[in-house]
Amino acid sequence: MKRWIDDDFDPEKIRLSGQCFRIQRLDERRYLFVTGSQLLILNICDQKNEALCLELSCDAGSWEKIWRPYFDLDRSYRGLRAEESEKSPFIKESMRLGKGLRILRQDPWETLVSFILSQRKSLPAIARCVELLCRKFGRKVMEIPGGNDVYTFPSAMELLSASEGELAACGLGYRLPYLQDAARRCASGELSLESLASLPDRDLLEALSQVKGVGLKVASCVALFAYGRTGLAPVDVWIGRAIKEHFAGQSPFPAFGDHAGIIQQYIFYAMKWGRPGQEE
DNA sequence: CACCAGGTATACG
DNA sequence: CGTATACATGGT
Repeated sequence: MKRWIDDDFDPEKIRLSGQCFRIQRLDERRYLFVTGSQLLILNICDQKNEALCLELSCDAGSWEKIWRPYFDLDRSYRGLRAEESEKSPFIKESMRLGKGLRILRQDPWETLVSFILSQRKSLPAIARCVELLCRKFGRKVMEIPGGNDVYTFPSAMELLSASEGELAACGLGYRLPYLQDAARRCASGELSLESLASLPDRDLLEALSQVKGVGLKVASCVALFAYGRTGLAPVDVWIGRAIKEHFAGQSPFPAFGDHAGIIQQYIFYAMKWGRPGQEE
């Protein structure tokens, strides 16, 4: 199946954007995405002017129901760049560098666990950790002759019933009890990630913060990358550095209202990849 | 081999 | 409120 997209869309930048740790680059034009038990192989097969043609492994139904929301395709990132880039030269440059980024709408459980694990870890270390969890405790969804088959992200129940030794072997470090607390709350029903979707930002952050190991930054990442709360801008070391170096220590995000989280993503990408010496 | 990584909990003033 | 420190492990 093929679909044309007439907006910013760069799977390589999305892969490197630090919001999802399971995107695979298969070759120059083909990427593999996984969410829940769904899997998508995306191939950039044509390009005219500013529009891209994507060849997709899914059918029309799951494209509309799953992947269109996943890629936030009903929002114009091109329009957003035009609208917001004049507010600051640094943001304008960040948006130029990050053109093609999108905020993904990911599965809340996978996002919560991934960002619990993310604290004081590099992007490759997080990806490794997540991949080990999937391989050990997830279900296989696709065979790949090369060796690295694709697995689902394990459910709360699947992680709860795993032994401590096997979990520890995934490189969780001191985050192991944090993951166990999250799994216990979600598996027992004490915390229903699905029902949090109806809460306002403030209550959503508070509910997520009940989980041990979840502070404001991790809660904000889950709110932004799983619940689409684009008004929230997570502040990590890179964003903190940007605020200090480019905004005289004062957060620029209040000026961007409901776009703050998206602006934050462009800045994160620019800080991490925008200058030489940051290859990974 | 130092140093850092998409931070948080805890213990202090 | 604010600041200081420990925390496990992997990548560079």
